[in-house]
Amino acid sequence: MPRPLRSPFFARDVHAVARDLIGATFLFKGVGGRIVEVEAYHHTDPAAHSYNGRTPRNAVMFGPPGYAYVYRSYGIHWCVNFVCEGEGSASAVLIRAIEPTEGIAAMRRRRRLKDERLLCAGPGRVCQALGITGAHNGLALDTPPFALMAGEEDVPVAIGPRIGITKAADLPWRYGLKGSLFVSKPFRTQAGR
DNA sequence: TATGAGATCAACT
DNA sequence: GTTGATCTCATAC
Repeated sequence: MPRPLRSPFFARDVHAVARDLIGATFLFKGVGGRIVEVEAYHHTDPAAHSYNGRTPRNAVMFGPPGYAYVYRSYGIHWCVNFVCEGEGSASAVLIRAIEPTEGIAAMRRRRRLKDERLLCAGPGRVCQALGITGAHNGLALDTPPFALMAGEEDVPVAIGPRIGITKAADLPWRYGLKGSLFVSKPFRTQAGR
C-alpha cells in the first residue's frame, strides 16, 4: 500500500525533500500522477520569493511545513509549492512537472490538449491540469483535496540548474526523474553530455 | 528550431 | 513604471 507523506517528511532540508519527492504521487481531487520534476527554493536564495521577507503573497512560506503555497505567475498562471523545513524558515519546493496517471480525461478537458507529455510539463501547466488555484493557497498537503504518496525507493534522480529565473540561475537546484519524457525541459544528463 | 509578443498580477524602484 | 519561479500562438530561419 502507498505510504502517505505527512508533515515530518517536509520538516527536513529543502533539498532532501525535493529529491525525495521525485517519483512520489501527487493528487488533487483524485487527479494527478507521478512527480517527475521539482525545484528547491531556500530562504537564503535570492531567487526565492521569501528572500526579501514576508509579504501577503508569500505568507504561507513562513508558516509550518507540509502546506501548499500557491502564487500567480506572470499575472496569468498558478504555480504550486510545498513548504519545507521548519516554521519560519520559508523554504519551499516548486512542483514543475508530473507524469499523468489519474484523471487524465479531466486534465485533457482543462488543458484542451491531446499530447499527454505536455499536460503537466511546467509549473503553470500542472496547476491548470489539476485545477489548483489561489483558492487552495495555505491548505495542508496530507488532507483532501490534496493527496501525496511516497513512490518507489531509489529512483534515478537527475540534477541541473533551475529554469526561468535570473537570480542565482546557476545553482543546481532542479531535480528530475532521470529519463522521463514528461519533464518541462530535458536534463543535460539525458542528452548524454 | 528559434525567437518574439501578448496576457495581466504582485512586489518593488 | 518595470520585472518576474510562465505559456501559447505567430512568424522567421
